[in-house]
Amino acid sequence: MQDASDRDGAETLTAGDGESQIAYKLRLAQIAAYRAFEERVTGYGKAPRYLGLLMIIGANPGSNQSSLAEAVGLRRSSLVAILDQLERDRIVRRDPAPDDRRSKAVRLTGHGSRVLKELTEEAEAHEAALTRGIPEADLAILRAALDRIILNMRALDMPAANAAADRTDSLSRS
Amino acid sequence: MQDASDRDGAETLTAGDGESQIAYKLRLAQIAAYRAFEERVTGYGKAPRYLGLLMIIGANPGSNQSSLAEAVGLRRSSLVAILDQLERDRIVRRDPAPDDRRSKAVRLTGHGSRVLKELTEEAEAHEAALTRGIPEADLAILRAALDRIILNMRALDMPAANAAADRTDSLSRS
DNA sequence: AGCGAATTGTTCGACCCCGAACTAACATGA
DNA sequence: TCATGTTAGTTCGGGGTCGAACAATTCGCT
Repeated sequence: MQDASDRDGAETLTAGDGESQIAYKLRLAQIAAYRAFEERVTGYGKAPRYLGLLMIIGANPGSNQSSLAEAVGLRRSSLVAILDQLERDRIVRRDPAPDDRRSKAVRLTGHGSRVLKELTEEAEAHEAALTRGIPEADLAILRAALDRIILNMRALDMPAANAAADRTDSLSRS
Repeated sequence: MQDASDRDGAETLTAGDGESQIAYKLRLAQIAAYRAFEERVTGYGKAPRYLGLLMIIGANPGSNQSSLAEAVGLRRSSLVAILDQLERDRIVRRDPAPDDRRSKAVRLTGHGSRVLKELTEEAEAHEAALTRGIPEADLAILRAALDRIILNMRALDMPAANAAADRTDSLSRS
């Protein structure tokens, strides 16, 4: 390998042995996709950044914050400021939970539901740009593979679930 | 949809309409994989977090910081503190570039090369855990799809490259 | 040769996420 | 009942990335 400073400096660098690593591609793809979406949709405050959270809240109204945090892959503590902002923007409400005075039932407001609908349309356009040129059959494989990766990584955090991961593709937790 | 606070609180939440979104799966998979790797390998300081960078430096010795930043998907300014730490840990050197007094030629030290080799082995084990249960044929499709996604997203940042992205799967830049 | 534009590395302030610690409330068991 | 442990939400400090600005240097054009 010749020294990079000898070559034409305007080229893309070779990625080294890690270029075929899926973990590495995963990282690059996610960062690029995340940025592109935020550049695409403006004028909604910080809702686009937390679209995944809003979708989960919309699909599971009344969930508590701990469940939401786990569902979106964040820590409980990180969710606090996020919900503070979404609440300030009247997108989300924190009601007292009926059965447990510690927890709060998180729901979309009417305005939040409208914002979610509009952002979902943007996300679909983004998804189309993301997957442009990839055949539908490959997309199905991609989805399944990503699901399996998520499952594999979560199994490392909770060793008790390893046996289940060995056996089956089931998404249920013991 | 019944209220979540009525149901058994110990279940995994449904992901809503976005559950099939590749952008969303991508995000969850990347975050989980990133965390799992950092938990796996300890005792190397902050080198594991920047393994991708080290691999690129190893494969392209003497590159300047701007090229490295673009290659790993970071900003020039973010790379400064990272290289400061890696230099402090004697993993990386910043030599003056021979042909341009503005830029610096980044290289691995001898110690850095050894660390890279050991971390690469850890990364291979991580990759195996990551892809466990996914057939090799699907992994090939996964790799190709991720490459295409990265290409698609970078095309959005540099509209001049759109024509090329429309035409072909070539990785070359105009 | 010379002047404006672009590039390189850097610093700085803002923002976001994490982990640890804390309080309030629930759960369990002697 | 009451002590112990666990869980929900929160606060706070640390660290990482970004964007904007800046000095030094190089490029491009005349």
